[in-house]
Amino acid sequence: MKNSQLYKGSLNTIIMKLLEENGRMYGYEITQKVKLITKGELNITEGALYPALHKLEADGHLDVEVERVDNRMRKYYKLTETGEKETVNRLAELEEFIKNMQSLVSGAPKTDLQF
Amino acid sequence: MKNSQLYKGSLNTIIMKLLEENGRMYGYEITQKVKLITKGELNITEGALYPALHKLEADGHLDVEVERVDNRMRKYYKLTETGEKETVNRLAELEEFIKNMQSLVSGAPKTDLQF
DNA sequence: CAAATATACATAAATTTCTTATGTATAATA
DNA sequence: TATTATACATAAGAAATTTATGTATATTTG
Repeated sequence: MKNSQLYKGSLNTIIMKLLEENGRMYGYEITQKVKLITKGELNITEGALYPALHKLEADGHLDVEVERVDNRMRKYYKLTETGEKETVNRLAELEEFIKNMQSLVSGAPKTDLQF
Repeated sequence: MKNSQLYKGSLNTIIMKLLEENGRMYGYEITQKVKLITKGELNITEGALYPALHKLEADGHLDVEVERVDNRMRKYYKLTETGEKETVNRLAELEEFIKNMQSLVSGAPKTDLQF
């Protein structure tokens, strides 16, 4: 993807969440969806997306179905059962991450262990 | 740092924000502060921190002052003027990033260009 | 209708960022 | 006195991404 490096490390979570939400999607569709949702701010590059999809598949998190639409190839991906469980974990991690980042930038260090 | 890869790419922003807030800090202090704020969830490793500080300094975002406290060396870092401006940008990017990630995971794609 | 853009996949080289593993040194604690 | 805490540093390797290509078909535009 292309933008501030903050997005580094979030690609897999994004892919899995979109698949969880939409049932099945193909690569190009994912890039367009993300562009829409982020109003053009996040553009997933092919060089990042396809290897990520292949790895998620290799790890058993995704299943693939190849189809030909309008004489063009599409590879539809959907979450496996394992992938669904993993998605739940990743989304929980994302929530924690966001909370922590908000704590860090809101200058709210308090609420510490006090004896 | 050590955790879900979501934190990848956020180290510089964290460092700069903490320096903006605290005036000046030394490396070890930063690791402890982050640990406290995130309640132990985010542990910045030395192998990530020190190279990051050196790079920020090389890029003109940080100034260093070496001091000896209790017979131990400390390298205090503070933002340069350039660094302060850059920090504003990075924090804005972080806010956008968080918003975008929330849009992505909250399943709220709507509000698109409609003609 | 030719050229450019959009759709749709893929991979390889280089870069960036971080982890893991060390290393040095002093102070405090068990 | 051995371990843990404080405080710095760097180097090798891994992982994720960027950048640059490549192939192929469909659609739009000048």
